[in-house]
Amino acid sequence: MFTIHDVARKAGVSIATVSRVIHNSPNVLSETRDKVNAAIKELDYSPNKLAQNFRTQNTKSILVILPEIGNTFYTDIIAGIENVAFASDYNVLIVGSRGNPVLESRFFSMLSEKQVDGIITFSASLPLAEMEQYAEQYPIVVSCRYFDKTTLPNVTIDNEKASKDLVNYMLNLGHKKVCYLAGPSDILIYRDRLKGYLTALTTRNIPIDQNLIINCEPNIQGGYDAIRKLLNSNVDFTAVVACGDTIAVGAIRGLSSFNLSVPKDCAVVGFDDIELSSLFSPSLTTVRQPQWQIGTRSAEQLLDLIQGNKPAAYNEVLNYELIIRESSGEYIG
Amino acid sequence: MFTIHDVARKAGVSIATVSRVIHNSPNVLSETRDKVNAAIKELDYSPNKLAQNFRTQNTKSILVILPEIGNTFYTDIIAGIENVAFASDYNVLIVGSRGNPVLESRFFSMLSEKQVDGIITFSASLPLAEMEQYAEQYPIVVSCRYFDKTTLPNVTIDNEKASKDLVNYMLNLGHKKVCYLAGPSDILIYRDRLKGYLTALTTRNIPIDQNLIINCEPNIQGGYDAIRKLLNSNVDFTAVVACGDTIAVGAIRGLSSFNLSVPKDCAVVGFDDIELSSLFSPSLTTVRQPQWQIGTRSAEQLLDLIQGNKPAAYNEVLNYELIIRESSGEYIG
DNA sequence: TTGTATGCGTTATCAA
DNA sequence: TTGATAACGCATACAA
Repeated sequence: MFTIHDVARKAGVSIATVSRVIHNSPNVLSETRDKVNAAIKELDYSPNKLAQNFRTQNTKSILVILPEIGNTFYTDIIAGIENVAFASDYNVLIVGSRGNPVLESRFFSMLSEKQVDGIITFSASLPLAEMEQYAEQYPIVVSCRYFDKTTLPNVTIDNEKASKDLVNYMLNLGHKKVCYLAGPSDILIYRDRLKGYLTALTTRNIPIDQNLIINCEPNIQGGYDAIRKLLNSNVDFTAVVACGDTIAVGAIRGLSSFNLSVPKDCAVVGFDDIELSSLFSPSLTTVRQPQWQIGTRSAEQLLDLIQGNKPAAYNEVLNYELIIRESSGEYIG
Repeated sequence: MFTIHDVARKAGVSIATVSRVIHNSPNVLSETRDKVNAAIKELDYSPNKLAQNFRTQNTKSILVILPEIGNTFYTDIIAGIENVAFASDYNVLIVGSRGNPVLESRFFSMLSEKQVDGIITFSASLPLAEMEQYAEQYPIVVSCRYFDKTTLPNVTIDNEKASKDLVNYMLNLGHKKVCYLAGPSDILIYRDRLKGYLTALTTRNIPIDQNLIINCEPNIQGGYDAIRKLLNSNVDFTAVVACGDTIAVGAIRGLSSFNLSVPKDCAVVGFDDIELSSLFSPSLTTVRQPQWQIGTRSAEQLLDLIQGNKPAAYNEVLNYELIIRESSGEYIG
C-alpha cells in the first residue's frame, strides 16, 4: 500500500502538489499534473480513505435506519435515496433496528463517532427528546414516521387523511361495521391512521365500537392473530381496514382459516401498497405512497443539512394514491 | 467535542493513561481509573472514532452485500450475522447490489479504502477473477451464492441435492410432467437447483422436456409471467417446481388467472421458505434453509479471516429441510 | 504504574 | 506554481 509520499518521491514533487492533483486544484502546471498522474498510475496509488476521513472529519456516507430490512416497502425508497446520494458521491449504508432502542441508540452514536455524516431514519424507537438532541448537533431526517410537534425534519404523507379517504371508500360501498386493525400506538403514523378511521366514522355519525378496533403487530402474523381473535369473540363486521398491507394479508389468511372468503364474506383493505399487494389473491385495495419520491426528498433534505443549509421545508408532505383492487369488493347496499 | 487531551488534563494524568482506561488495560491503579472515568463522564467524552480508525487502520465494521434489500429471506441471516458481529463489537452495514456489477464493485472498493474490515456477500455479480483478487488481500465470505471451483470461503446448502429431493417428492406423488421455473443461469445456485431437477428426472428415466423448463426473473412477477407464457403455449403439465418461493407465489397467481387452482389443478412447490410461504394461500411446500446458522457461520468465518486465521472449512455445507405444506397436494396416482 | 514522544496519511496554511 | 510544515486525535513503544 503506497502513500502520498511514495507518489511525491516518484514524481519528484512535494506531497502538497500530489494532494492538489488528486483534488483537481487548478493551480498546477499541466506537465506537473501529468508527472504526478503517471506516478499515481504506476504505483496504483489510491488515497487512504481512513486518513482522509480523519483529516476532514467526515466520511461521505449516510446511514439509513429501517425498522426491519426485508420489507419491500423500502425497496424503492432506498433506490431513491441512493440515486440522490450517489450523485453527490455519498455512500448509503443500511441497518435494521427491529424497533430495538438499544440498537437504534447504537446507530445514532455513529453520528457522534463520526462514522457517518448523517442519518435518515424510518424507525423511531428512541424517545423524542433524545432524537431532538442528536438533531441539534447532527444532520438527521425522519421519514414516514414522525413525532407530535417537533422540529425534526421529516418527509411523509398525510396519513390521517389517506386513512380517512380509505375508510370513506369502504363506507361508500355500504359497509357499516368496519373493523380496524391498528399498529403499535407509540408510532405516530399508526395513531394518525387510526385517527383517520375514527374521523371518517364520526363524520358519518357511525358510532365507534371499541370491540372493532384491534391492536396488532405490524406483520402478516399480527394480522392473522388479530382477526382470529376477533372472529372467536363473535363480533359482527363486514369489512376490515388494516393499517398496513402485511396486516391485511394476515387478516385475509385468518378469515380464510374460518372459511370466510375475501371480498365475498368480508372486505379487507390495507395500506402502503407493498409488492405483494398487487400479486396476492385477492389483490389488495390499498394506499400507495410515493416511495421513490420519499427517498429522493429525504436524501435531498439530508444533504442540505450536511452542507450546513436549512432545508426548504422541515415537514414535507407528499401525495398519496388510493389503489382500488379486488379485496375491497363491490357495493353491498 | 472534547479530545483525549481534555480528559487527561481534567483528570490530571497523561493521555496514555486515559487511553489505557478506555481500553481496559489492566495496568492502571483503580483510583487512577476512577479519576479518569469521572473526567470522561463529566466531559461526556467519547473517543473520535475517525481518529481511532485511522490510527488502527480498521473500522470494526463489516459490510453485508445483499442482491436486494427488501427480501425477507435475508432477515434471519442478518440477525445471525449481527448476533456474532455485535458480540465481537463489530458494526454490520448492509447494502443492496441489485445485481449491478458497477455498484458491487463500488462496495468492494470499500475494502481497499479501509471503510470496512470485511465483506459477506450474498450477491455475486462480479467476475470470479475479480472477487478472488479481492479475497487474496481482504477478508471476504461468499454465502448462499458461489462459483464453480474456487477458493473463496463460502457458506451454503447443497442446492442440487435439496432440489433433487424436492423433485423426487413430487415424482413420488405421481407427477410425470413437472414444469421447472429456473432462475438466471449465471448464478450457480440456480444452475445447481436446475441440475437437481434434471438429475431427479433422469434417475427415474423420465425424459427431459425442454418446453417444460422456463427461465424467469427470481421474483413474484417473474413467476407470474413465466407460467402464463407456458399456459398460453398449451404445454401439458401437472406440477410446477420453482427455484424460489417468490417465483412459486407468482406462478400460483398466474395459474389462478387461468382459473386453475393449486394444488387441485396443478401442484406448485418453491424453495427458500420465506416468511410469506407459510402464510400464503395455499401455503407453500418448499425447502427451508438454516438462515440463522448461515448468518452466524458466515460471520464467524469472516471474523476468523479478519483476525488473520484461516477458517476451519472453506466450503461449509449446512443442512436443509423439506417443508411439506398445502401447495404440493396429495398423491395423484 | 505512569508519562513522554513518535507516527499513522492526509489536508491546508503559509511562505517562497 | 510549488514546497515545507503543522495539525488532526489517537495508540503504543519505550523510558522512567
